[in-house]
Amino acid sequence: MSISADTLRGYTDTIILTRLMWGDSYGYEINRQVQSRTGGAYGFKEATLYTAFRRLEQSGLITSYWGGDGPGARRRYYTITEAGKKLWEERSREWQETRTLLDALLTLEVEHESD
Amino acid sequence: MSISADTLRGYTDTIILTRLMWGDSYGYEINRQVQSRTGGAYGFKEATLYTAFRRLEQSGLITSYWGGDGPGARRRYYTITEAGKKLWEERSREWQETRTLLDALLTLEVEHESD
DNA sequence: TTGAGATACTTTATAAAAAATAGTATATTA
DNA sequence: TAATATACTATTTTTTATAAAGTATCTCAA
Repeated sequence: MSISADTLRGYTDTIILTRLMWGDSYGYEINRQVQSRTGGAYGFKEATLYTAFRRLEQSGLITSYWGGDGPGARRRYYTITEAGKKLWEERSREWQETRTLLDALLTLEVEHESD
Repeated sequence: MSISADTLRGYTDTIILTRLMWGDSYGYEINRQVQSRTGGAYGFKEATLYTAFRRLEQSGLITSYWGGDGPGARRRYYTITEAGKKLWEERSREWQETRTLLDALLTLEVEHESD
């Protein structure tokens, strides 16, 4: 993992919600998708992932059920709730804004507007 | 402040270092610059700002001195060190990478490459 | 058949960053 | 002279992420 988690801090929940916007999934799979989407540059630590699930479930943003008879051990699947979808929309918009702000705050270029 | 600090979490130090890449400055001024650069959308909480200064100074990334006889109370000025400049370069590069990753992780669009 | 490795989740304790809260102190200005 | 802006400090709490250690299942090669 070439990216330190500190730079993604605060986005764990939103990343998980994004995956669940695609449909139900479980921890291990979500993490594989994250790794695949980042070309292996990022993946969650297990504790990070599963504590995030609990946080999200306690907040009513996701629900869960045991299921799936694929290979390996038993899986806990997660479903995003309506509240979760709403929060995802919000966070998604916020990310766009944050990106613009950080671009402005982390650059050495001079502003064109008057200071 | 229309942006929640959680979305900028982890960037406090880099934002401060960016300001100090321009030259010595002090807390209150840096915060005013941040507010001005973000069109008022973001500003540090005092405690966040000053604990960041201590953290940065203890890590040898900045140094400080009392000075300045402008209006208001006495000011503690900060200077970025060589180590600080080096870290800024690194963090700056990392932000570019993180931005790309988060764009990939927070979108609902399908990948064009094979999964 | 056995043992290594991948899959899959849990629990407990710790660390770090940010914020809440409260306080000290100076300069300006109405 | 009281309010407001400027400017910094210290203490405590909350949240997020992680380290570390553990449980359990399935596959596959030797």
